[in-house]
Amino acid sequence: MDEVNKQGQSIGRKGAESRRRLMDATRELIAVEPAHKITASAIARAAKLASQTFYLYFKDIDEILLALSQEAGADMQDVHDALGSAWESAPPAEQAGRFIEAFTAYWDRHRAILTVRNYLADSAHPAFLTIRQDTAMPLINAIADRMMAAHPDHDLERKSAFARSVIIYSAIERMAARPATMRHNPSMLSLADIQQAEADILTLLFTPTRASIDEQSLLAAPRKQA
DNA sequence: TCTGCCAAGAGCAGATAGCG
DNA sequence: CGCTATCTGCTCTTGGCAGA
Repeated sequence: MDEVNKQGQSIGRKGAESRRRLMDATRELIAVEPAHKITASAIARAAKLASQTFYLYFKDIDEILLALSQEAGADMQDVHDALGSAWESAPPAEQAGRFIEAFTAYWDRHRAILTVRNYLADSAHPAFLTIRQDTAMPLINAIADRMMAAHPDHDLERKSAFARSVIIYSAIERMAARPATMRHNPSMLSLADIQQAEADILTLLFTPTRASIDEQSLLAAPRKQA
C-alpha cells in the first residue's frame, strides 16, 4: 500500500482498519452532535482507540471531515447515471423523477457529513468549498446540458441554462438537506410533495420544443396578484 | 524488522471559583 | 464587574512495547 500515516509509516491492514474506525465513529458523532462540538478525543474514544492514534492518521478534525466529505462525494454514481442515461430512453418526467429520487437517496445516505460539508463551505473554508464545488459542478452542467438539448430550436443561451441549473440544483439540495425539519410539522408539505414539485420543474426544463415554447410564454406572461 | 498502538507528559485554552 | 488562580480537558510529540 502506498499510503502512509503522519509518522511516515506505510498503512497496513490494521492501520487501515483503525483509520476506518475513526471515520465511522466521526460519522456517528456528527449525526447526533453539532460538528463544532466534536473533538479528536471524543472521536478516538468512540472508536475505542487512544486519542494519540487519531493524530496518527489525521492532522485535525477538519482533515477527517474532509476525508468523509470526499468519500461521500465518490458515492454519487447513481445520481450521475440518472442524468446520464440516453435522452430517448424515457420521457422527461420519468428522467427528472429518477434524478430526484437518486439525489434524495444520496442525501439520505450521507446527510450528516453533507450538512457539515456545506456548513463549512458556507463559512468560506477553502477545502470544503472546493469539494462541494467539485461534486456539484458535474451535476449542474449535466442539468444545463439537458436543458440545452431540450431547446435546440430557440435561443436558450448556455449561460442562461447554466444559471437556471444553478438555481434548481441549489433548491433541490436545500430541500434534500432538511427532510427531518419538515417531518416535524405535519401541516407543511410532505417530502413526497416537495419531490414531486422538484421533478415537475425539472420536467418543464427538460421538455423539448413545443412545451418549452409554452414555458417561455408562461415566463413572459404578466404575473397575477396572489 | 516493520507496523501499529499507547503511556507519559508538555503546552495550551476555556471554564470556574474566589476575591476585592 | 473584573481580575487572578486553579482546574480540566484537549492537542500533540516522543519513545517504547507487542505482535506479525
